[in-house]
Amino acid sequence: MNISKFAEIAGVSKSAVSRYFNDGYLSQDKRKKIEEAIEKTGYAPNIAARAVRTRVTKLVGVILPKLSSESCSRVAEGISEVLNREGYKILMISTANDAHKEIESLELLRKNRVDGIILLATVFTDLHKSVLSKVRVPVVIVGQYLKGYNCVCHNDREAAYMLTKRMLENGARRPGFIGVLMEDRAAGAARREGFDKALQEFGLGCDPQFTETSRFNMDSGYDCMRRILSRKKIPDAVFCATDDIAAGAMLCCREKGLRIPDDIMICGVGDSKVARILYTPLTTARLHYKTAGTEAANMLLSAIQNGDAIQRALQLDYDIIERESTQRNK
Amino acid sequence: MNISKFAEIAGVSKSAVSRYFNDGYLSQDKRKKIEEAIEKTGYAPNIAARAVRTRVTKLVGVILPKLSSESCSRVAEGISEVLNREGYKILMISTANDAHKEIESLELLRKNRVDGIILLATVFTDLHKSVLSKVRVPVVIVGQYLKGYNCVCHNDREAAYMLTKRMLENGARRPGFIGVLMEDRAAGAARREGFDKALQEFGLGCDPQFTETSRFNMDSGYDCMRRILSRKKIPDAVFCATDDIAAGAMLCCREKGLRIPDDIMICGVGDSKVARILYTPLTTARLHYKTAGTEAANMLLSAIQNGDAIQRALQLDYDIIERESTQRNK
DNA sequence: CTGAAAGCGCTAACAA
DNA sequence: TTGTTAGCGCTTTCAG
Repeated sequence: MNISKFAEIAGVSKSAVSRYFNDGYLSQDKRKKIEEAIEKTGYAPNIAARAVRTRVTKLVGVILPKLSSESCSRVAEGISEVLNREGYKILMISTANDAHKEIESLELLRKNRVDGIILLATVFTDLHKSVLSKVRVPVVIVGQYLKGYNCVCHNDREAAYMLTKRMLENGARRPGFIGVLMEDRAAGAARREGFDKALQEFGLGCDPQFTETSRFNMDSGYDCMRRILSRKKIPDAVFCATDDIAAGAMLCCREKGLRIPDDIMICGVGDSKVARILYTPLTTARLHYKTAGTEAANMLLSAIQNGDAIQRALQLDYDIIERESTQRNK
Repeated sequence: MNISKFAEIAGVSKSAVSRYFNDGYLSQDKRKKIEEAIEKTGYAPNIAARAVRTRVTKLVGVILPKLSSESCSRVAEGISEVLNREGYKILMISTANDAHKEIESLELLRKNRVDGIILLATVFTDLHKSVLSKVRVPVVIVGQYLKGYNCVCHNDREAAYMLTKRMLENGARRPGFIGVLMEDRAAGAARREGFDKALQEFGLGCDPQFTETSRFNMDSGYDCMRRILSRKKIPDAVFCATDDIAAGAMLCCREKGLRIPDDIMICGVGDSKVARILYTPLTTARLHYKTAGTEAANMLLSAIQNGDAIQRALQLDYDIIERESTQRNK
């Protein structure tokens, strides 16, 4: 069933049908005829054909490293809420943290003539930048700052600074750090900077023995903590770059018989579900993931609809959630 | 840039270009010319135009109740892995558990001429069935069984039965139940049936005072448990329909000073991340969400590619993960 | 192996 | 307001 056959059935012209579906001028008479014919045939216009003609796909590409990560899926939820409400569809691509797949996905979205792209990436290589620069549609980057692009990000540095400061104020003197790759400017480098800044203010340094680099999951956090605890000296507080890492670290401490926060304080970042219900409730920084998603979507829509040429970077505030895991009786 | 202009630049015919991108006959000479021109211009064919012509979109619609739920996002991850590998794109729609939006989404997917649909729904109304019956492309339903459709589901009934039985074997005699809507045939009704069957075998009944209906989140689980504990008699074991509900219930017990499992046993379903790291590690049934996703995707692809007319229902096995929360010293 | 030409289903300019 | 008509960018016969 196409528009011609349908028009014939409805007893009107193709143009009338097209106008019906696109808010054009139309008499009540024809409008009724068309509605009846829809009822009878179930006709719905072919969106792909419309896209060819209008060069508008009403499609937005969303690239993210992992669908089944709490932070990513919360961002995605926010994006979806706004975009679907505004009549946009989402082409969702999960890259499994594979930089190569990110590049491929960008290409794929280009072929599909999406109206815009939202990119959640962890690490930007030169290749990323080069491919991005060739993309001709609006782009919004979530979770990272990249000069020259619309960005929505968190205040990673300050959140990490405040959390670390809190642990030091509560009496920690041998701070440790389980971070992620420094190539990840936000979750890696910025959080480390915040951590270091707090240490500096207290005239402390971080013993290399107390530092490990983790991946974004509990098991890896567990392993890192195990390595740290296997050494001669052990820290009395550990900043973990994410809540999942902190959960793994905590699990390990518990197994080794270390009391939290008395023997060792632990904090995370993200205020995920696990933070609240951990064996020892976890001190963390609430980052507004879902809001990041809605803001990114709004930013993209405004760029698509108004052809905004000027790029903007939005930084969302955080909240420190202090729970048991850092509240030592001084 | 379109195929004509590109063909001109490359110095070949439109047909040659089309063949290049569709594995047709082509001399090495032309192939080289085209590759050079791609290098120079960055040309990529317009997928929408191709879709109009071929009536194949290589698009699969995925409808799910909530992106930011661990179980859903794990299913989605599995779906995405298979579909993207096979060159299909995913149109993802999150319906926020709104039945009306589910119906709308089905319509939207039809307009977009997707090649197939994967549907994660919790409750099937008659309207669902009626709209589904009008869909002309292959459909796979995940997490629920619906006669006449391809389904991938879990053995909810037996998992619930085994979990409950375990609690009774461990000495529980006043079993309680925090479930979800019975309209949800899988997570609601089937899990209740399994629970009841175990009780029956032990010659026990479930006191109505020990029963509550929750929503799919921690806070609701917390509230349900609070209501149960506010009554005259309280249970000595509670089956919770999901891990999140169990986490909330446990939080409540902890606040009331009830010891788990000594005063009250608790179990959940899903083997989510929280189960492992809860204050008292949670006994639960592992349901293979990601596998459900990959299997559903494979089933859909086979239906799309082979035009399989015969529908099939795949039931995935479960594993009981017994942790502290039900291991009472008898 | 190749190119010309027809046509996929739709929209939009134009003339009525 | 309306219908006619010319494409949008692509694939696919068909005749060479």
